[in-house]
Amino acid sequence: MARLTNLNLSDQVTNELGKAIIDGSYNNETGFPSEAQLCEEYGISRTSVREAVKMLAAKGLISSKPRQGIRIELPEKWNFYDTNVLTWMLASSPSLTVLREFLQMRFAIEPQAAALAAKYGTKEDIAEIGKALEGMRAAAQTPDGDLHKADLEFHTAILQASGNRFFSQLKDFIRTALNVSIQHTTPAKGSNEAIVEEHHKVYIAISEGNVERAKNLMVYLIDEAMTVIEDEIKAQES
Amino acid sequence: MARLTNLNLSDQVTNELGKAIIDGSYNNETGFPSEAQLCEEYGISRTSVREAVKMLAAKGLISSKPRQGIRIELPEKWNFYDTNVLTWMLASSPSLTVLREFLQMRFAIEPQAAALAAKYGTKEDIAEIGKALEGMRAAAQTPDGDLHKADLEFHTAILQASGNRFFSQLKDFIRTALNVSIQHTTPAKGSNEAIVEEHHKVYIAISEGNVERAKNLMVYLIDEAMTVIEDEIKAQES
DNA sequence: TATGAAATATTATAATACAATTGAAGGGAA
DNA sequence: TTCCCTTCAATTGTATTATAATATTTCATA
Repeated sequence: MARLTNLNLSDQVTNELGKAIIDGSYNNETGFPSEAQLCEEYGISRTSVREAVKMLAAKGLISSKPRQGIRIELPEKWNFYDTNVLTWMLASSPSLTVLREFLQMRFAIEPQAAALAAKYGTKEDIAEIGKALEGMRAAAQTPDGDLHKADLEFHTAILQASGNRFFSQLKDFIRTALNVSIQHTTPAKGSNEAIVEEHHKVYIAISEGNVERAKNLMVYLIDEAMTVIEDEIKAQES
Repeated sequence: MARLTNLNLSDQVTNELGKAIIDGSYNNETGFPSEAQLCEEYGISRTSVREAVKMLAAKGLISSKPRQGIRIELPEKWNFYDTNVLTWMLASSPSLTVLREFLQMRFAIEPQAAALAAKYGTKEDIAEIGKALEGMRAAAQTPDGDLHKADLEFHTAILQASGNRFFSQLKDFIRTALNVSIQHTTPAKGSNEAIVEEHHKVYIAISEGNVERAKNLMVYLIDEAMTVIEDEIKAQES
C-alpha cells in the first residue's frame, strides 16, 4: 500500500480498494474479501476497514450485508462524478474511448454553460473569465508559459459564471477531462496566438451577453479537439 | 430520528445529518457537533457516528481533522450528482430556482444524448426507446394510465442509448429532475396525444440515425417545459 | 514582545465482545 | 422425492474501552 502519510488509514485503503475495484482486480465471481480478510491483507483494524468500506459504499462502488458480505455494485451505480472515482477510472483505463466520452460531455456542457454565462453571468464572474483570458495571453507570449493551466482556468471560470450549481459542480470533471485531453492530443504548437484568439472571441460574446454566439463559439472550440480524437480513433481501428 | 428499520444506524444518521447540513441547520459559525456530541444527540456509539461521518465526507459535505473537529465543506464541494445529496437538497429547497437549474442541465444533456443515440445507439438500445414509447402511447390512451412514469422511461432509455457512461450515469439525476418538474408544471391536460407524438418524432429521428434532427427535436421537447418555468419565475418576481 | 514548551480537546486507530441478519445445510413429514 | 421447518454458521452491525496522533490554546520564560 502506497504510504501517503498525510492521509488517514481508512482513506488510504479507500484509495487502494477503489482503484482495484475499478480496474477489475476484484470481482464478484472470485468473491470480494470479507472485512476480516481485508484486515489481514492490509494489516489494520476492522474499524478502519469498515470506514473505508463505508466510503466506497457512499460512492456507489460496493454494498454490504450481513452474512452476504461485501459485493461490488454494477458499474452503472458507480458515481463517476466523484473526483476519486473519476481518478481511479482514468488510472485504470486512459483509453481513447474514455477521452471521447469526456469530450462528448464537454460538448454537451460547455456550450450551454457559455450561453448561461452570457445570459446570467454577474460582472464579477465575467471579470474572472477575463482574468483567465489575460493569463492565457501572457502564457502564450512567454516561452515556457503554462498555457494549458491558464486554459483550464478559462473553462472553469465559465462554468462558474453559469450561475448554476450543477454546471459549476462539474469544474473538477472538466478539469480532469481537459488534462486527459492534453495528454493525448499532440499539441499543434505555433498556434498559441490562434488559440488565445478563439478564446478571446468566446469571452467577448459572453461579456456582450450574446447568448447564441457564446454557445456557437464554444461548440467550435471543443469541436476542434473532438475532430482530432475521432481521427485518432479511426486511425487506431483501421 | 426517523426510524427506518431497514437501514443501518450509520445510514440513518447519514441521512439525518445530510439533510440538516444542506438545509442549513448546522453551520460552521455555530460550530458543528463533535463526534462525542453526536453520540449523545442520537444515542448511539462512536463507531456508528464515525461511519456516518465518513460517508458524508465521501459525498463532499464535511471533513474532519484531529483537534479541529468536523467542519462543513463549502457547498461547491458538495457532490450534487450523488443521489442522496440531490434528494436532501430537494427536500430542503424545492424552489423554482432549483427547477430551472435542473432544466438547464437537461437542456445541455438530453439533446446531446439523443444525438449520440442516433449516431452510436445499438439496435437493442433503440428497441428499448421504442418500447418506452409504446408504454407512453398505452398510458396516454388509458384513462388513468401513468404517462409520467412512461415518460421517464423514455428519457432514461435515450441516455442509456448514448453509449456514454457519463450520460447514462445521469439517469437518476434526470429522473429526479423530471419528477420535480412534474410537481410544478400544471399538466396541460388533453394534450396527451400531442406529447406522445412529439416523443414519437424523437424516436423516429434516433432510429433513422438522423443526428441533427434527433438533437433539435429533443431541444424542442425540453424548451416547452423551460418556457413554462421561466414564465412562472417571471410571474413570481413581479 | 516573542519563543517555545506543556496542557488539552478532538479525531484516528485498535482490540474485543456481543447482537442481528441471512444464506445454507439438515431433518422430518406429506 | 419434495416441501417446509429448524438449526447452524458466517458475516456484518453496534457498542465499549483504551491508547495514539494531531493541532490548538495556554502559559511560562527569555
